[in-house]
Amino acid sequence: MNRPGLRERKKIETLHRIQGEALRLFDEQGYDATTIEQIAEAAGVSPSTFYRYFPVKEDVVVQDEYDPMIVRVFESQPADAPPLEALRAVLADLFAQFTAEDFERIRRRVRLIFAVPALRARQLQQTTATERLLAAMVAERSGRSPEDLEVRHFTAMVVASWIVAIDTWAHAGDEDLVAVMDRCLVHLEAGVPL
Amino acid sequence: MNRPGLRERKKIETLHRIQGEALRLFDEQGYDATTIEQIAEAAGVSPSTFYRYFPVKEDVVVQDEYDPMIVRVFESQPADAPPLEALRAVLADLFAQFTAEDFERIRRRVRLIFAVPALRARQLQQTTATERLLAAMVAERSGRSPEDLEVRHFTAMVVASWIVAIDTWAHAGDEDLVAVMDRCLVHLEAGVPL
DNA sequence: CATAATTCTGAAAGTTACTGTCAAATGATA
DNA sequence: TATCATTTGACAGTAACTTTCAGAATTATG
Repeated sequence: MNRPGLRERKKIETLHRIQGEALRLFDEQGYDATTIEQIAEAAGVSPSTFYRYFPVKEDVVVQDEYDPMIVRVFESQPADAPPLEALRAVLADLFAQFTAEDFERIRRRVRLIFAVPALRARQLQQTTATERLLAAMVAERSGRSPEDLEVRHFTAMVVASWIVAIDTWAHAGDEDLVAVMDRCLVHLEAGVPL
Repeated sequence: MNRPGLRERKKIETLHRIQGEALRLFDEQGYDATTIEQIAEAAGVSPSTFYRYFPVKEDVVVQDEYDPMIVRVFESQPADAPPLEALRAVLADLFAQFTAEDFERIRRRVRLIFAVPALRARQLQQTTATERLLAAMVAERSGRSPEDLEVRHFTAMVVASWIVAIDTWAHAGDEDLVAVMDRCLVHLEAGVPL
C-alpha cells in the first residue's frame, strides 16, 4: 500500500502555500521587486525550502503538471485519428475537466507570464520540453522517427499555435479558450493563408 | 558626410573582441563555468564595460543585427507577392549575402545556443521581438491590424518554422540551410500533413 | 512500542550576475 | 589648444542561486 501519507500531503500543502503567497506578492509589488526571502517568510518557510520546491524563482509561476495529463489523454485517443485531430481532441478533453476557477487562475498566471520577460523566457523553454514529448508520441503513432523533420515541424507548429491562442485568450478574452485554439488550428491546417 | 570616426570604429572593435574572447572561453571551459570577469580580462576591458556592450551575459552569444536587414529586404519585395512567398524570398536574399565563414560562425553559435538552456531562453525571447516586427510588416502589407489573430498566428508559425529549420541545419547538416527552410515552409503551406 | 532508516528542513557562508554612482580618460569640435 | 560629450573603470551593493551540514520530523521495521 502506498497511500498519500502525512508527508506527501504536507508537501503539497507547502507547495501551494508558497505558490499562493508568491502570486499575491507579485500582484502587490511586482515580480522583480519581490525577493525570495519575502516569499519564504510569507509562506512560513526558509529560503532553502523555497528552492527545494522551485529550483529557480520563475518556476513558482511557470511550473505546472499538465504534461503527464496530455500524455494520458493523447494515448486514449482512437489510433486511427489523424494527429492534428487527435491533438485538438486532447485539448478539448483536458479543458473539459477544468472549472471556471481553474480558468481564472490560469488566466492570471498567463497574463503575469506574458508581462514579465524572465517568466516568458522560462515558459518558452519549458514549452520545448512539451514539444519533445509530443514529438515522441506523434512519431510513435505515425510510425516515424521523432527526429523526422516533418514530425518535429508538425509538433513545433502545433505548440506555437497553442501559445498564440493562449496569449490571445488571456488578454482579449471574453471568448472561449477552446474556440480560439480551434480557430488557430483550422488556420494552421489550411496552410496559414492570409 | 558621416564617416565612421575613430570612436565608433573602436567601439565595434571592442565589441568584436569581447564576443570573440567570450566564445573562445565558452568553447574551452563551458558557458556556465566562464565568468564575466574572465571574459572582461581576456578582452582587456573592465566588467562594467562588458555590461555596457551586453546588458546580460547571454547577449554576448545571442545578440545579432539581422532584424533591420530583414525589414529592409522585406520592404524591397514586390507588393503583390503573397506574404509567405515574400518571407521565403527574404531569407533567400539574406542568405545569399553570407559567406561560407559566416555560415560556419552562425552554426557554431546556434549549436551553443541550443546546448545551453539560458542561451536558448534568451534567444526564444528575442525571437518574439522579431515576430512582432514581422507581424507589423505583414499587417501593413495585407491591410490588416497587427493584432489580428490570423496575422499573429501566421507570423508565429513562420518564425517557429525558421527555428526548426535552423536547429536541424546546425546539427544534422550537410544540407543547405535555405533548402531546409524551404522544406519547412512547403510543409507549413500544405497544412503540416503527416 | 522502540529504534533505525529515510526524508525534510533551516542556518550559514560563498559565488556570481547585475545595478548604480562618480571621477578619470579619451575622442569630437570649435 | 580648449572645451564638451561620451566612454570607461573602480567600487560598493543587491539578490539569485549553490553547497554543506546538522538536527528534526516522518515512516518503516523488529
